[in-house]
Amino acid sequence: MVQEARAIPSDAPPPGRRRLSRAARKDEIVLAAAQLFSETGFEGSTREIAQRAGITQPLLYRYFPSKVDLIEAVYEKVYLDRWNPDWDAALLDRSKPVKERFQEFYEAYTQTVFDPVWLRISSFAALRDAQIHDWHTHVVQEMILKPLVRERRVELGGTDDFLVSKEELAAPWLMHGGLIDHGMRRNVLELDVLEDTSKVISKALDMVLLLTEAEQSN
Amino acid sequence: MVQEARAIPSDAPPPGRRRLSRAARKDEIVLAAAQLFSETGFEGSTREIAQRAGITQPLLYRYFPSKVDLIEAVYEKVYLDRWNPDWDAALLDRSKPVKERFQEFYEAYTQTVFDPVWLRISSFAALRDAQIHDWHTHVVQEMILKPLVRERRVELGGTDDFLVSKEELAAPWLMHGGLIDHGMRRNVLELDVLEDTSKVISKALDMVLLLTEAEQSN
DNA sequence: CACCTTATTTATCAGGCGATAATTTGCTGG
DNA sequence: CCAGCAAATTATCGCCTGATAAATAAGGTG
Repeated sequence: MVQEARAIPSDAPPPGRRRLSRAARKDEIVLAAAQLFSETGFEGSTREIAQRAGITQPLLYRYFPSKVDLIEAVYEKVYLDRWNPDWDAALLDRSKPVKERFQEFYEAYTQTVFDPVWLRISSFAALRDAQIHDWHTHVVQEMILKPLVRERRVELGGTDDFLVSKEELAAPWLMHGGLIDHGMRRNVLELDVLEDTSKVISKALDMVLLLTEAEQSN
Repeated sequence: MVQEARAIPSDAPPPGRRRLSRAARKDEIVLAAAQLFSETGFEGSTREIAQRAGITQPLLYRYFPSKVDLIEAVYEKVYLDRWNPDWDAALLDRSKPVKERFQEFYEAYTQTVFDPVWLRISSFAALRDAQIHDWHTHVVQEMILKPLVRERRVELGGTDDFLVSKEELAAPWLMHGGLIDHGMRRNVLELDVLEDTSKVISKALDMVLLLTEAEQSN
């Protein structure tokens, strides 16, 4: 690739020749890195990232002391800020049945998360860094699955002041894992058209809710 | 077990200094590669593979013309030969209820597949090579999930001579994906002890069977 | 308009990578 | 027992990688 007169990158962001603010440049780098890493894994080269960001490779090192630091910035970009704070309250709004609440939640959640970049990067991250996988698992369990168990208990006439056991989490985890896996088949691989996400979410929730109901009848 | 003084690798196979048969050496290389790749992904170096196999790196190229060929050999090793041919018939044995049949199957299947090397390599492979992911998805669907749908239909009084629709596959896919995800949490990450696999399989199957029953009542 | 800060580029390094050629050495058949 | 085939090693290449140091130029401030 011989360098021509000038313009090579020219994208949606100002094809900007030079001199951005520190924050803006940093953002562009992380964005480019996230996209590359989602395609190739974290072995994607700093030169390729720089090219996609429309800068030269050494400039990366003015913003991130090492590639590992850049990877961690990508972790943050991808994992954090994807949780809408309103969701916490919405999951506990007992004016609606559990099914409706979690249906609405999962429709919003999957809209955020069923995105090739998120799905692939979080897979790569989980394989690469057990600590990240551990943390993410914990977050999902505390923020989504335990509320689901408790709210369902209340709906079935129980109380919510008990700890949630591992046994009770098994079915919600199967559902959640199944949904993410569905997202992978749907978006990452663009496989033969599956049915629309709403219906799948509905089935996923029904499976859990039916099981809790059946287990209570024992 | 230890052979002579020279031992450096010293493993189950003869720590053998040199001169193995072509097939034996090839096997050792693929084994070492599979183990390394399961840890690092397919970027693991040929030098590291060679070291683990107790040979020098150029020798690799007497057995595999390129690294890509080695990777494909690892694919085969990991994916193929993990399917027990008896399973096909067992899934169709109508002398047992569907629950019992698929419970037994999934206990055997997960025993094969809930293994860090298999789980991690198949994740890496799916991320790296959409074609492999596609193929594997197709195999699971044809060999496990469609039989499940048909056999359950028969059990509920229907016939098995209809094509299986995508809608009918949604719940089985959720279950299967959830189970694999469970295996990842259990074996790859050695997370806080989850309940034993049999119980999780039982719940997973119950979820699907309850849902099909409930849907029939509509 | 000139100055000075600093974002950005050019040039470069040492190490690791996949791959190849030439050489050595173990084993088996005559 | 030795001849020769093939398994295995040594030596090496060119390329790409992450990272650093020095040179350049953009753009706000006075």
